[in-house]
Amino acid sequence: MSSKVKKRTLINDIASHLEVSIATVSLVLNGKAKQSRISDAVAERVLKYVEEVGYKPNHLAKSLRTGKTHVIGLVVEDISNPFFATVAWLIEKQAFERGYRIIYCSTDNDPAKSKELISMFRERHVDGFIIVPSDGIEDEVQNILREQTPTVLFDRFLPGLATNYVVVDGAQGTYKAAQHLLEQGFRNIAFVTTNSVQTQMEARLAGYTKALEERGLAPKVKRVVASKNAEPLIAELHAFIQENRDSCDAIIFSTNYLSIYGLEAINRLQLQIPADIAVVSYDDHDLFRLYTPAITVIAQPIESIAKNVIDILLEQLQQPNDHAMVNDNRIVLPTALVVRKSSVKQQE
Amino acid sequence: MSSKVKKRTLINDIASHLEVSIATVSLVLNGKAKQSRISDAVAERVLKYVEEVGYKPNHLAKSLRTGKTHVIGLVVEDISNPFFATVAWLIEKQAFERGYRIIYCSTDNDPAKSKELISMFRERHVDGFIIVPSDGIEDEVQNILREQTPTVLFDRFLPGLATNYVVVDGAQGTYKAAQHLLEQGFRNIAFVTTNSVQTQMEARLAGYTKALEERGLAPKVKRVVASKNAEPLIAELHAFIQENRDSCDAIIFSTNYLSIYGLEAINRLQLQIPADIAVVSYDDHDLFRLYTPAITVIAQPIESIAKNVIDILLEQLQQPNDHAMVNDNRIVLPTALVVRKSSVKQQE
DNA sequence: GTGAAAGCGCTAACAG
DNA sequence: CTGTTAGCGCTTTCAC
Repeated sequence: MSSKVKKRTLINDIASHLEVSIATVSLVLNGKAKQSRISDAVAERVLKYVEEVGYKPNHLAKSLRTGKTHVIGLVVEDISNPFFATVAWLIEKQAFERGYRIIYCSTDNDPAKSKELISMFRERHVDGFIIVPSDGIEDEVQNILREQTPTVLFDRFLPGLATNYVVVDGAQGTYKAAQHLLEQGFRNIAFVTTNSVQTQMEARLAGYTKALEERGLAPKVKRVVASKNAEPLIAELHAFIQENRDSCDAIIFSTNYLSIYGLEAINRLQLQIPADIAVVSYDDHDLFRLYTPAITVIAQPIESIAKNVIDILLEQLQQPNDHAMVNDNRIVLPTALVVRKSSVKQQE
Repeated sequence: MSSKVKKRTLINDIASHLEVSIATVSLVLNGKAKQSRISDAVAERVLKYVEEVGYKPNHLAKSLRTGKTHVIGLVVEDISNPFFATVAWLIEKQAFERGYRIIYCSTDNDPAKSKELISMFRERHVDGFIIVPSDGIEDEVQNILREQTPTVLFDRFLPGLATNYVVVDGAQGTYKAAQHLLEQGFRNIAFVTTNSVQTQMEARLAGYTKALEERGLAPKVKRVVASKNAEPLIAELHAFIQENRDSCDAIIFSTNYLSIYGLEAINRLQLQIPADIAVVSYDDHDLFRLYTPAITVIAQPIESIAKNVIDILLEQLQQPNDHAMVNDNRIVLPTALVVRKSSVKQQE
């Protein structure tokens, strides 16, 4: 036989050393000493010895038995995007403190990958889901819900599905941004967005359109194909900006990565910001603070998003099993316009 | 009783439906049909039915039984740093294809947090470790090794500990960078680094020092306290650059985040790069490509690091249990100097 | 070739 | 108040 080197302490070892039953140990460890009327003396001895030998229950066995893993699956669009990375980090911190672990994965906004990840998380028996839904995963989310697994969506929601969600009022964000540019005297404001019809993107577009139409100005919208492939996107934006050089004095980008590609394109065209063209980005980024000139952004309330998401989820997680789940937490948070130099008209 | 809604298919269900024993099903599913001389006909029926009902074995039960979780613990310094994020992503992709899952956590280079995370991963029964070691965790790593858990360190190693590791030849990187600056005609090259004495930081410093001393020039080293708190660091660098304004015409930063803070400081001092001061950063970053001017960097071979790490780990993971582990894979990879405008002397 | 059965380590009735 | 015991779902030996 192989020489077993590992010698983890088991609940058995504890019980026999202390000459009590393993049930007693288990009960004490799970805080059920009182309700099982175990003497304080015994409880204390158990706790002390457990501490002494550094006994840790085997999570696998525990989960197999209880059906609870204390793990939450976090499905985001792209964990390398600072927005999602920060939200994920905040959620993880909060969850950790309350005894939950997070496992995350990125979908790259691909429905197939989203489905695969959700299914993987289900296999792993996560206790709850936090999802940034891509299009076309209504059925999967529906399934999770039917299984009574607590779930919260964020950043966007799935219209027609009764779920909890936490989103941001993107329309109000782009509306304020457009108004700000108008006040600064820019008149030909373009809006660069993706071809996505997801709720959050449509809202951002709507806010922009509304602001322009209120002033009787015609919106100019450029939609690009969402992709992580930088060069073609930069080229496309380069072409767009070049073509509209004379008919466009400001651009609002609907996501931080579009802005970054846009800045690269503007750079290559050797245009000056904001003299030749003003820029506002939806969503903040380190780069925008550091860029010369600093870029005006529509900032999302990251802390608040994370806090709301985890609060809703944990509340449902703590619900007793037979309690019917209600998924009617719909939170909409405001954005903040952070004005920097890229959108402020210079004195001539 | 609570109304059990969930109805996962179990191996039992498969067996009874097919009127074979659960052992047969298990054997077939684990590819041991042949060696258990199960008829092809039966094997096929099993596989077909399993496919049909979409049966997935319960990982928890499987792991509890086999002692293998097929999960790898990845402990990095800071997952929000693009270098670590990219390596992690590549590792995850590779591991996934070979049936392993990754769980990651950041240590922020804090020994206490590192220890906690390693212990958490052990509790979770990870099959292997990939660690970016902070100082002072020699004992924990020693423990993992003693338990025969496959482990690979990267980015740096723990001197005096016989472990597998994958690192980069940082000394050669900074040496080449310094030489490049000297060739460009810069003579007063400073080196900004942290107060860390970890192997990778010491190597980077050594390469710089060597290049200068070979030319009979005196090194000028600024050490700052490593921290994620931006403002004090920026202020410290601001002060340093200001003080040495006349005695320093180039700076090499030893990490990407130091460079970012440095750029912010240079910005605030309204110095021109490279006219007033040339800049080279160790480690690349999106920001450095996009910055005006683009920043010269010492680039690390990210793909190669990830590939080596995962290859070494998976090889050990596939080793039969009774096979004594040897931890003598020591890989040192070269860096590449990517020259951009920030370090090229302009025509006067 | 196949099936029965013994656990992996833990929890939680239930019976004393 | 404490101990016995029956599983959670799966793998794997060993007897048929």
